[in-house]
Amino acid sequence: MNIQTFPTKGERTRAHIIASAASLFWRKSFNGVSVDDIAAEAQVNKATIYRYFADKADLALAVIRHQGVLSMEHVFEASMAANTGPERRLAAIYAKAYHVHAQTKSETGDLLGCPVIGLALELSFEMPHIREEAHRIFSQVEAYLVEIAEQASAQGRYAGSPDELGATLMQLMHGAFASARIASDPTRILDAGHASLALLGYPETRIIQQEQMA
Amino acid sequence: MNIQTFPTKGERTRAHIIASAASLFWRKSFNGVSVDDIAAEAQVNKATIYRYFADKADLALAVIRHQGVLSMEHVFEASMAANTGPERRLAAIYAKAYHVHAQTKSETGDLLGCPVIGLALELSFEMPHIREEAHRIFSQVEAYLVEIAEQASAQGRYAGSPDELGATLMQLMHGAFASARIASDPTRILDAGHASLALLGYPETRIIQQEQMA
Amino acid sequence: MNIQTFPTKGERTRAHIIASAASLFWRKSFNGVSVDDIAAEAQVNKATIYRYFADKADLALAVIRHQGVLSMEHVFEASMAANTGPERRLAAIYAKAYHVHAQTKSETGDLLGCPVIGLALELSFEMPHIREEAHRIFSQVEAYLVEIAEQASAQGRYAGSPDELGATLMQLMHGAFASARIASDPTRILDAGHASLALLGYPETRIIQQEQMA
Amino acid sequence: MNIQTFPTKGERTRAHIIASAASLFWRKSFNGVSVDDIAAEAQVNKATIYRYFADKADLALAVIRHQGVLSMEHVFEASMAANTGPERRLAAIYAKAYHVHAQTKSETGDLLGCPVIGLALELSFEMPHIREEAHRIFSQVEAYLVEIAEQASAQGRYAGSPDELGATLMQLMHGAFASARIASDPTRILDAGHASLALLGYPETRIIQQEQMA
DNA sequence: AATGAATGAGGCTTCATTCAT
DNA sequence: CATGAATGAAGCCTCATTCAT
Repeated sequence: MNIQTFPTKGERTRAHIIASAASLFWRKSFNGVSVDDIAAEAQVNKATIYRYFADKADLALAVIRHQGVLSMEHVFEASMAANTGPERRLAAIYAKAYHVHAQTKSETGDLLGCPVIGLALELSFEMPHIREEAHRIFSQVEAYLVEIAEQASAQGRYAGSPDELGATLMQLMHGAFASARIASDPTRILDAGHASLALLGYPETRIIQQEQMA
Repeated sequence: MNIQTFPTKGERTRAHIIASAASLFWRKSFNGVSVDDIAAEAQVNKATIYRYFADKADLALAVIRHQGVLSMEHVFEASMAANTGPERRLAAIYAKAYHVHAQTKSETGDLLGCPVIGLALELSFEMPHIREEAHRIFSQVEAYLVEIAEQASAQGRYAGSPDELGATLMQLMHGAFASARIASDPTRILDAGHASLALLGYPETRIIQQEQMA
Repeated sequence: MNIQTFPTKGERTRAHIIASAASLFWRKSFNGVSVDDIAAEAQVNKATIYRYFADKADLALAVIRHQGVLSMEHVFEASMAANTGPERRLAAIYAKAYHVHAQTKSETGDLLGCPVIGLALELSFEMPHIREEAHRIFSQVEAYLVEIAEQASAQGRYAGSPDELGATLMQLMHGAFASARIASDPTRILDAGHASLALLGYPETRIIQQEQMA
Repeated sequence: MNIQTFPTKGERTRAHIIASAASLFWRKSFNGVSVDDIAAEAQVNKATIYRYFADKADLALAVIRHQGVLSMEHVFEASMAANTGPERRLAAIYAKAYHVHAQTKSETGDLLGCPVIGLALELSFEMPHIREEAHRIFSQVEAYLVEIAEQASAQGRYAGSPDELGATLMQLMHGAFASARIASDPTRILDAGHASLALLGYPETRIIQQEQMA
C-alpha cells in the first residue's frame, strides 16, 4: 500500500480522497468533518467525491478499510517481519503505536487513538456494516497476537491457551487506546504494552529505551 | 440516586431531561440524537431544555456526570458493599455489566457499551472538558479496582504492585466494552472479567453460573 | 418627572421597568434587547413585565413617551427656563445634547444618538403608532425651536418665517444625531449647533467654552 | 449599474440576492426580514444565500455597499452630470430623492427613508463595520455637496467656508430623511431641499414644478 | 474526469409570551 | 403583587446530496 502506483488517474484521485478523509476523520471524528472539509483537504471538488463514493458512509467504509490495511502493514506485519522473538514482536507493535500517538499528540494537541476503532465506535449503531468491517480487521489483529502467544507458549513462557491469551491481549490493546484517549496521555499505551508483555511471560521487557522517552 | 425526591419542580424537570438524554445518547450516540428527539423523549418543550442547559454540549456534560454517578452507585459501590472477597467483588462488577449489556442488546439489538466512554470518545476532540470529566470518573473506578487489587495482594494472591494491577484491570475493562461493541457480543465482557480474575489470582472464579447464561 | 414619588408600589415597579428598558433600548436598540434582558436589568421577573405591559411593543411605546418627557424636561424646558436670549437658549440645548453624548460614548464606547428617534426609526414600519408618538414629541420640540426663531426674529436677527426656520432647525437637529451616530463622533452635534446658531443670526455664538472641549 | 451583465452565473445570482435583500431591508428593516423571506423574494434556496454570504450580517454589508453605489450613481452622479449650476444640481438631487420617496410611499404605504442610513442606524451597535461603511459612503456624498458649495462660492452666492457648508448640507439631508420618515411625509424632503438651496444662496430656486406635485 | 452552482431537510438556539402558584 | 416554570413559533445556519455543464 505504500508505493501505490495506481494505473488510472481515477484510482489515484480515489486513493487521494480516501487518504484525506482518513486523516480528517482520525483527527476530528466522522461527524466533526463535513464533505466540504474533505473536498478542501483533498483539493478536489465536492461532486468529485460523489463520483467515487455513493455517500459519506461509503467513504467511511473505504477509510476504515484503508486504515485497517495501513495498520496491518505498517504496524503488525512490519513488527512481525522485523523481529523474531514474541516479546520483541509485541514490544515493536506497542513501540510503533506509542510513537505515532506521542507524535500526533504533539502535532495536533489531541491524543487521537486507534483510527479504526474510533470511527467504528462512532458509527457502530447507525452503520452496522462499518462495525462489522472493524470486527474483521480486529480479527486479523487478534490472529497476530495469538501467533505471538503461541510462540511464547512454545518457548515455555506461558502455560495457558494461546487463543485466550491472544483475546486478552487484544482487549488490553483496545484498553490501551481507550485509556490513552481519555487521559490524553500516550504513556498509557506503554503501560498496556508492559502489562501485555508480563502476561506473555516477559515482565522485564521494555518497549522503548529510557532515553527515547523524553 | 434511584428514589430521588427532588424538592423543586424545576429540579425534577432537569433530572428528567438528563435521564431522557442519557438514554438516547447511550442508545444512539450524541450526534445521532437531536435536541428535538430529546424533547420528545422527555415529553418537554425544546425551549424547556434550554432553560436548564446552556446548549447541547452542556447537556452532554450533565449526562456524563449522571452516568458516572449511576455506574458508581449501581455497579461499583453496590458490588463492593454486597461482597467482601476481592474475587467476588470483581465478579459482581462484571456480572452487572454483563447483564445490563445482554439485556439492552436483546432489547435494542445493539450492544451499547459503556455509556461514559461512549460519549466521551465521541466528543473528546470537540469538547475537551467532557473528556476530562470522564477521566475523573474513571479515576474513581480505578480506585475501586486498586482497592480490590490490594485486597488480593493482602490475601497473598498477587505479588506485584496493586496500583499497577488496578491500572491494568481498568484498561482491561475498557477493552471489554470496546471489543464487546465491535463484536456486538456481550460475552466479551465475561472474557475480560475472567481474564481480570485470573490476573487477580483467582483464575477459577466464574462470573455467572452456567445456567444463567441462557 | 425627576422626583417621582409614585404612590403605589405597582406604579413604582412600572416606572422602574420603563427606566430599565429605556436604558437598554437606547444602548442596544429594541431588537438587540430581549425581554429577559429587561427583566434582568430591572431585577424583576419576566412575568411581572407582562403585568404592566401588554407586550414588548407596548413597553416600547411607554419608553418612547418616557424618553420624550425626559428630553423635554431636562433638555428643552430646562434650557428655555435657564436662559433668555434665543442664542443662549439654543446653545444650551446643544450643549446638553453634546455633553450627554460625549459622556455616554466614553462610557459605552458607542455614540447612542437621540433615544426617541432611534427607537422610532427602528420600529416605524412594524409599529406605526410608535412613529406617530415620536412625531408628536418632535412637534413639541419644533414648537420650542419656533419660539426661539420668533425671538430672534423679534430681535431683528432673522428676516424669514419663524415657522420655516423652526422646521429647518428641527431637521438640522435630526441631522446632528444622525451624522454623529454614523461618524460615532459627538462633535458633529456641535457642528450642527453652530450651523443652527448661524441660521438664527448668531454666527459667532459658541456652544461650549474652549476649555471644556478636552 | 443598471445593465450589468455579470460574466458568471454565480455573480448574477449573488447580485440578484443582494438586490432582493436590499429591497426587503429597505421596506421592512433588517430585523423585520428573515433569511427565509430573502430567499423567497430572490426565488433562491436559503442555502444558496449562504454560498455567497457568510451570514446575514455579511449580506447586510453587501446591501449597504450596493445601496451606496446605487445612490451615488443614480442620484448624485446623475444629477451632477445632467446639470451645471450649483442650484440646479442640488435641486436635481432633492428632486430625485423626493420622487423616489413619494412613489415608494404610494406603493408601500410607508415612507422608507434613506436606505443606507436606515440599515446603518439599525445595526450600528451590533455591527460597527456596517456603520463605518455608511460613514465612508456619506463622506462621498458630502464631497459632492462640498463641490456644489464651492461652485456657489465661486459664483459669489455664498461667503463662508464651502467645507462647512457642505457639512451642514449633509446634515440637513440626513434631517430631511429623518423628519420625512417620522412624519411619514415626503414633502419634508422638499422643505429640507429648499432650506439647503437658501443656504447655498439660491432661496428662490424651486425643486420641482408646481404641477408635478400631485 | 471534474466542477461550479443549487437545493431540501434538518439542526441548534432564542424569543416573546402564558400558566400555575 | 410577584414569580418559577413552561411553551410554540420562528430565526439562523449547515449539511449531505444532486444537477448542469
